[in-house]
Amino acid sequence: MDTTPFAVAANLPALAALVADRVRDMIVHGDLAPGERVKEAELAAAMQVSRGPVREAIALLSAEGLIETQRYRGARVIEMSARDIDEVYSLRLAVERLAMARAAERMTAEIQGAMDDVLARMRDLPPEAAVADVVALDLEFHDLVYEAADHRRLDRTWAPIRSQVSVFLNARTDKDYFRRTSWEKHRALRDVLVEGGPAAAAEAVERHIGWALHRLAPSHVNETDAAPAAPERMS
Amino acid sequence: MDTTPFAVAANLPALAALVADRVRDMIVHGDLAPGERVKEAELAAAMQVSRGPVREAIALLSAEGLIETQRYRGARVIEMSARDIDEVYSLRLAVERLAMARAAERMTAEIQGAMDDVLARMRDLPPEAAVADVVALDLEFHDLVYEAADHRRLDRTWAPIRSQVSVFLNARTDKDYFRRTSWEKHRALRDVLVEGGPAAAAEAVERHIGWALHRLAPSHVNETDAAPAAPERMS
DNA sequence: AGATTATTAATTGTTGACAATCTGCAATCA
DNA sequence: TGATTGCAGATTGTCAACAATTAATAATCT
Repeated sequence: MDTTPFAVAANLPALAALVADRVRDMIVHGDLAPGERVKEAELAAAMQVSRGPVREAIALLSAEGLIETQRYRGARVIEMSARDIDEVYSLRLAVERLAMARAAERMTAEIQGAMDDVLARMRDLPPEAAVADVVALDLEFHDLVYEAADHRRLDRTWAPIRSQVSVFLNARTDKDYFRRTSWEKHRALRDVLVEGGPAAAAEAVERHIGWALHRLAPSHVNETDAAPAAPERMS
Repeated sequence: MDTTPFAVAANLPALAALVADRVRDMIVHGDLAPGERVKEAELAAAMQVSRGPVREAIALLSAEGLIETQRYRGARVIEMSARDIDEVYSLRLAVERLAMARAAERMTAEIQGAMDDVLARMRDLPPEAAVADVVALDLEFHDLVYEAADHRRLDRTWAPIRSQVSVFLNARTDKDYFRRTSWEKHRALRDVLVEGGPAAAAEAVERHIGWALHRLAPSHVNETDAAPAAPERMS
């Protein structure tokens, strides 16, 4: 779970991308606590690099929504309220509907094989597996959906959602239920992609994200002050 | 149409934000042609600023999808193919469905008044109005939808879509039909937001974006090699 | 004492110089 | 002649020093 290779920092200069990946890992794995300040000089010293690349890395992570910056006041790791969870998941639902619909129209044997591989690894996860392993497989599956969708702007929209979802999932640790059910939940997605059409796929993702959200915040998501109602409903 | 104040470069350092805004305007208004190289030193000299802020501005515009960068090869203004148009509009549809659904649940008198103001200005646009003016009002209306939606991550998702749509609209110049019809099209959106529910609003945006897309690329959007089918269909 | 205004330390914003890499052209060799 | 290699110019990547701003503390005044 250490060298998780989810480097979404492509097309940045080399050092900035490296710094961004390491800091992202630190945030996702909780080594940097929510609210904690992220100082340029500190990071630069820790990673044996000057402040230039560190600044670019911070800008990227800020665009990814993992840290917040204020002029002359530095950056700090984001703190996720119930409202933030609602925002991330409502946006994810809207975006992943499109991803699933397109993926259903563009499935290839290669993607299907990769999905089956991920599903097999989910099923065979030993009970003592760490949360990070379960999360990694979960995200790996959804990455394949976006890959199948073949939509560059959709990928770039997915990146920040993915990072923030990653933070949630690694923080909450109701891992037992999660581990046992995620295999069958994701297999249902694979099936609808292979056998169903775009409309069925869009409807399936609605159920899936709803399940994921409920799993995450079973109690207090619907009692938020700022985000009361279900974000989107139709059928 | 010169000092169009659509500065989406918040929370960047001061100089970087200024440079980003100016370069964005140059791209949107066609002063920087698609495919044209964007050199750091050149911009820095033109704007009497060092390369540091220019680099940050370029990074932002790259995240916004207006320019593409390659390591050690610099940046160039993006060229929009039919596939790109399809990507932008399919993504916009997915995102704006959420925006409209939420806006329908959260309309305030203030937002409604602002919308009516924009609509009045659309209706009263003189025939000799420039394309940029029509486009500015169009975007101003949709900005209000996102404001009503009250969803920070949705705003950040809208920013790059908005920029790229802006490029399209200012380039294509079938302005007469556009100018005459945009008022009533947007008034229909306002009406459904005020009178309808989230489901009706989501359905209305589907029609609206479909209309916008057809207006933009009446012929060749559906004959693309890489993006053949309608991205999402349900009802 | 309480509030208001200097002062200072810490941190970010900006700059110009230097290093690494790419592109195009010319010289060389089969 | 044609391809390959080496060189020069241009451009981006990185760095360390300097300037601007903020936040916290101490000093001052009423």
